[in-house]
Amino acid sequence: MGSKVIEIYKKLLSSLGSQGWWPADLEYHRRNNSDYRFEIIVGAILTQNTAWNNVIPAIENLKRENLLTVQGIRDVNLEYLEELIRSTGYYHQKALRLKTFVSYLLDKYNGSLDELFSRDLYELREELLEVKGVGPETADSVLLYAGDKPVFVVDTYTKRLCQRFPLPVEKLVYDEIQCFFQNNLECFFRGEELIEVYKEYHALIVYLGKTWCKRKPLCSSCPIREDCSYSKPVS
DNA sequence: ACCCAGGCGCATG
DNA sequence: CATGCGCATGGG
Repeated sequence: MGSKVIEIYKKLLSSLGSQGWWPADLEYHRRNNSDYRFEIIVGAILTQNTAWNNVIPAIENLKRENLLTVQGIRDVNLEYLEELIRSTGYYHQKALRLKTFVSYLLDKYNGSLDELFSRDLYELREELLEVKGVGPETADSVLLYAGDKPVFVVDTYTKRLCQRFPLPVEKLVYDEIQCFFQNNLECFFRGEELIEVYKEYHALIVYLGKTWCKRKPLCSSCPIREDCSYSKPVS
């Protein structure tokens, strides 16, 4: 019996196509000899509870000012950084969070992402969660998309998916949902392929969420609307 | 004029 | 341990 998790994945992938996340400007980093993984980390912090459209101009500003590097964020004046990322909202907090993260990276790993990601996965995840401003979704986005680690990312859309379709998760909390998806996917995929599935699945869920599964659902033409139990009352 | 977005930290009961 | 609240801009 193929799990519902796999079925939904296959339907989403075949109807929506590969999303190719994380959206980072690889060409920019090739030209500047900088590290695209750092752009992913910055994006993960800036997009916290914020539409990606608001993040795009902020990333563009940082690129234009040549500040999309560990040293760049370390050295930039805080008030100026706030100004550059203003469009993402919560810009006081987020500017501090960027500063805090690079301080952590510099203090503990000499600013090297290679050193950071060479750590044991579960120790590293716990350590990232200690950094102020990095919660479970941000930590897992960094691990999966910047570090190529086998970690499933959960967000509000993923929770909504579990509620509406519905999926038999224990409780509707982060770790339970993550565990549920990982357990159901590890049986079918291994190694690099599993990592690619984690990357693609999360991106597909976000697309699904943005397009159909909003607070006010728009079920027409949703590729998995037949599985949706939205109209049924959820206990 | 609302509502919402790819969360998180901290304060309460 | 579970909720509630503040943080803030930009698009629908």
